[in-house]
Amino acid sequence: MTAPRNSDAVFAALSDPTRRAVLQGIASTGDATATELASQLPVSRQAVVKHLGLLGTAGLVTAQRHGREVRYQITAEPLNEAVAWIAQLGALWDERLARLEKLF
Amino acid sequence: MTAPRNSDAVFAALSDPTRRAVLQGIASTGDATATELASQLPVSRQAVVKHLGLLGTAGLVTAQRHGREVRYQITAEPLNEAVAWIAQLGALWDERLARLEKLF
DNA sequence: CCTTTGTGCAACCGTTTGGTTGCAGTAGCC
DNA sequence: GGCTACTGCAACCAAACGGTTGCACAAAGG
Repeated sequence: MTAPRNSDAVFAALSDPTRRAVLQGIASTGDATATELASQLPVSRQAVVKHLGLLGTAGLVTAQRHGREVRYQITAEPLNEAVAWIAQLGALWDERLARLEKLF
Repeated sequence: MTAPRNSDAVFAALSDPTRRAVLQGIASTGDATATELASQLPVSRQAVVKHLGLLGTAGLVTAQRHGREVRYQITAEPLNEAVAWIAQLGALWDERLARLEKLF
């Protein structure tokens, strides 16, 4: 259901170091708010908010409002798409390698 | 040996769709030249060359000169770093999940 | 009620990025 | 030698990106 061709978004989301740090921050705590994450990173809260937005549209993170704060959690599934893409590339490549070796 | 902290470069390299297409192009043929790849993609040869340069510094691709043409091949190992990073994130997350579930 | 604390929105800015075009250089081939 | 085909280098451009600052708004707490 969710999305067919968003491995684009996933790779794009993972491409930024700060964004990966944000993900790790959330993962290590279970959940976190933008302000918490920002205090733990060398960037402003607003920057973190933007990153969280991106991570959200990539489906890697979900927001949940508790009173006046918004806690973010990780959704791991989309990561599978990225890994799947890499695996597929590896498969293609290995197949080629195997075919080459058969010639000798 | 090769590299310790270049998972940054790997993720950056994978973040562009055209670049992933280039990788797939090489993988499916075993090896290819920039001109070949460009003819198969909606961008100019120069654009492909740039991408190949990036992929090269990320260690994902190696060049080999044969006379007047340069053929590119894939080096798959750096991909492991990316997958490892993702796996580590998944591990962190799962650990948290498990710890949470223990509370109930 | 008023202060505090945390979020949301928007404008703005410098740098990077993906891409192009143009031209020079070099290896093959007739 | 001279044409052809492929690579290499450089300048240039528009758009996207990561980040900041400033301010308005909403929920807790005294």
